Amino acid sequence: MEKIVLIDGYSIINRAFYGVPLLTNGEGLHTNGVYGFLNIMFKLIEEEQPSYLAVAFDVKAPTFRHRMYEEYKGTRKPMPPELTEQVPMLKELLRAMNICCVEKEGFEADDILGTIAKRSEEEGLLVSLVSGDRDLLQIATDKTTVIIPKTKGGKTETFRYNAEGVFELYGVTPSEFIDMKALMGDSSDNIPGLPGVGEKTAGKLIAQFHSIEGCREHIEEITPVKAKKAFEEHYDLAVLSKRLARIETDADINFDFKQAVFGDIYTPQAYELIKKYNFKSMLERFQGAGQNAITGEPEVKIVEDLSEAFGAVSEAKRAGEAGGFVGAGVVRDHERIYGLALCKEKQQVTYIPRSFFVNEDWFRNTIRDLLSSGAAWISAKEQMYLLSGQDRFRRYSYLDAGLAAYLLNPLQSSYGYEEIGADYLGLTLPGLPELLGKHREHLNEEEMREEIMRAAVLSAWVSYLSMPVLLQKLSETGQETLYRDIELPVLGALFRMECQGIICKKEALKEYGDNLVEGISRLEQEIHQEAGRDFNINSPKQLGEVLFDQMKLPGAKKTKSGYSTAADVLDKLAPEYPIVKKVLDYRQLTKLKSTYADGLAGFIGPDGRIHGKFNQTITATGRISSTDPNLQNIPVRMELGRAIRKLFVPKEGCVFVDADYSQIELRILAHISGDQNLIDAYKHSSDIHATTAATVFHVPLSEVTPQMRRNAKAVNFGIVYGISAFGLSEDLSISRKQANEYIEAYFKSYPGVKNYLDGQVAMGKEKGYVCTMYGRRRPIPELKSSNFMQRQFGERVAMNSPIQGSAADIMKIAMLNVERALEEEGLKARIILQVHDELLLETPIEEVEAVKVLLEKNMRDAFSLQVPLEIGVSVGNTWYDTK
DNA sequence: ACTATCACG
DNA sequence: ACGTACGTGATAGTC
Repeated sequence: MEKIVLIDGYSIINRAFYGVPLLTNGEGLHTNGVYGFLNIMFKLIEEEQPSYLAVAFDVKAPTFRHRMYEEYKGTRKPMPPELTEQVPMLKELLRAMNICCVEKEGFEADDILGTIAKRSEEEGLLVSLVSGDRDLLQIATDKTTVIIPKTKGGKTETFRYNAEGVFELYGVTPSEFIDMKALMGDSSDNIPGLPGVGEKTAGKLIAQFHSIEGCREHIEEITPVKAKKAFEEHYDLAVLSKRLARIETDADINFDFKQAVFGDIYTPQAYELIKKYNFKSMLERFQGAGQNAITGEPEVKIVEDLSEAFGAVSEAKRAGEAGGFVGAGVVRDHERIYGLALCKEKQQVTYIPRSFFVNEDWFRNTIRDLLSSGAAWISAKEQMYLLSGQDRFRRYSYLDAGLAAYLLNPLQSSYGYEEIGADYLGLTLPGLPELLGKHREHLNEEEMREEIMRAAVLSAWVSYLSMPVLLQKLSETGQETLYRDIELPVLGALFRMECQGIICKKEALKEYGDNLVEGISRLEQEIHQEAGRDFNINSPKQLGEVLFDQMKLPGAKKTKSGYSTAADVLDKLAPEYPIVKKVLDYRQLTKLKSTYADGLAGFIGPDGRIHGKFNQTITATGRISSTDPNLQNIPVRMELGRAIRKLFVPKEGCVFVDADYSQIELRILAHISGDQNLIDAYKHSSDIHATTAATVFHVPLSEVTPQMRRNAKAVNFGIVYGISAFGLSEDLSISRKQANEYIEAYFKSYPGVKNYLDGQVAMGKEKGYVCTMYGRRRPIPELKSSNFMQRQFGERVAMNSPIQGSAADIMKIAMLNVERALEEEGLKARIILQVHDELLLETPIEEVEAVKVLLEKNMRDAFSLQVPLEIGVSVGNTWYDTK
């Protein structure tokens, strides 16, 4: 049977808009909605293979349902202008692609879709109706399927409901769904419904009595009482709601199926628009039937014996030796490895199933050889875990497509083959979760192997095909050196840090946690007693009610969902109200217990060490992030928390050597702004905050009071964060006016800084991104936003990112230099932690002096600034003692 | 899944 | 009149 796909235009572009981060083309035109729409549409076309395709739009005109809605508190939020401007763009593009747009004044898209769906069925077609709106479910039949796409994290998943599906989901038929909606109402669609009746009750009643009329007939049997009462008092509301909820299927519209025939969508006109919107990843597919076109999926050649497996691997190695590279992919489920995919041709991938691995050593050696011969992976660090013990600490030669994609746009949430395929090859590929389906139990062993193989194949294929594109773009954006000389080797350094791990004393940690428990339960009791009742102190909601409603404490500040009980609010109340102080203490103790005492314990491995992950493709600025557990936020500011660091210790015969950059960000600011006053301050002063205070407040250095120094320090921080009077005033508890005066005084003293920051904002606005000293880019779409807040945020980001990012660049270089120096000097000391401006090394006692010198030198010389980079080095028998 | 909170730089 | 300092991750509670 032939199929027609009907798309709810506004609903899908709306979904796409919120599902895709703000994108702009070169001219500042917002394009994320259009882009997301196209992605969803391409996915549907591929999945549904339709013969007909049409997109329906509302025309803004008063309609019956709209008029009714005026009478109720309509809550449909208006489209933001960034989205509104994209609707005509989308329509223009659809027309260019010869895709039929249906719009008729006086009808909502729902009614147009309902009507066309019905006529299509009458014509003998299968119907796939695509909308983000669950309302459409009432249209479902055995021939009409409602498809609801969900976009999350850049990926689109589709959910399908035919009549049976609707029944499974709600326990009612599609037409009963109208009655159900009439009872429960829908605030976003402005259907009032019956007061006090929600989804559960409505579903139950309609399943039982099938319609609102049926309910009325059996009004005596209705439970709960609340619903019965609602029926007695507001039945007319239900009748009205039903009228509002019903979608018209016999609307008087003209629709000619001939117009909706799905044909060639890759027209030259569409190509021009795609170019204009800067959808680079889609460009290729619009270039028409060119030789370059990449088809849906590659041919898979499955290795059938050992000699073929050998052959495939040695060919891959040869490719590397000849200056080329292969794409490689492995998929594994925890420990179990299923196979290895290799790609060195446009349309073909070779797959070596596990059964043709000679033995485990052979496989591990193969991975080692691939990592040594420049093979491209989606995430090379993941693959390094396949290496055997002694091989893990070698240096390799590899490419990483995910890392390249991160440099090209660090704002994405993930860099798997799906995203890279979509963004750089214009391919819509299924991810492993999609391949396996949600119910992987339903797959037998062989089917599962098959799907896992496909994921490995796609991974190798995308690695191979995307790498040239990515490298080209890196060079176009001036980031190739950053990629090859910093990011790729840092990947290895991070891997070695992960393998190294850090000892954490398990028993002592347990004891530390146990000691917290006494304090926690004592505080808990005292808080409950002073509040006069038991409640969950960990619940901000309950705590807010107790403090501000019940006890009527002053200074209540509201958040979205009640009172704020954040520390800065409670801090102000603590001196006067003992309970507040206790709450703060309680919070501190429970935080230490749950996140650190209990949390860390779960990560201590059989070797007594914690092997956390250091992630390279998470942050927008180029910093490293740490997870499982986060070793970059172990307490240090408060003594009680800081004590946890006593439990992080070096192995027998070693000590810790810790080195950190002193105020690296401010020094970078001095360097890149070129402000002579700030540079001089760093050249001659030992206390930058005091010097800033003296300069800004026009007093001799000797007369700077501690208060003045504190203020100057806050201003220095503020400058690095992208100064705002509000932020500074909050931080210092001063008036905004006062804060403004500080800022102006600062800029007067350091005009070069002001000039530089303004320049970054201007650069961000003009180019859409800002850069670090090494050319790392941070796009800032927010600068083009129509929302004042967003724009303001964008400006702060433009000021901060080059500073934070340059510091990250320098630290990465330092790590590489330190590792190299350790190797050259034949030292056994190893980097085991990086905390943004700090490195922690496990160092054999006899190497301490050498390592101290080595760290100091290599970190200082990582980059030559116009001001000295100062390094603090310390030695200790625990992490706590390195201070 | 989202929000609030708080640990770090 | 708006309602924010920049960058992260883990946990608990709530929906």
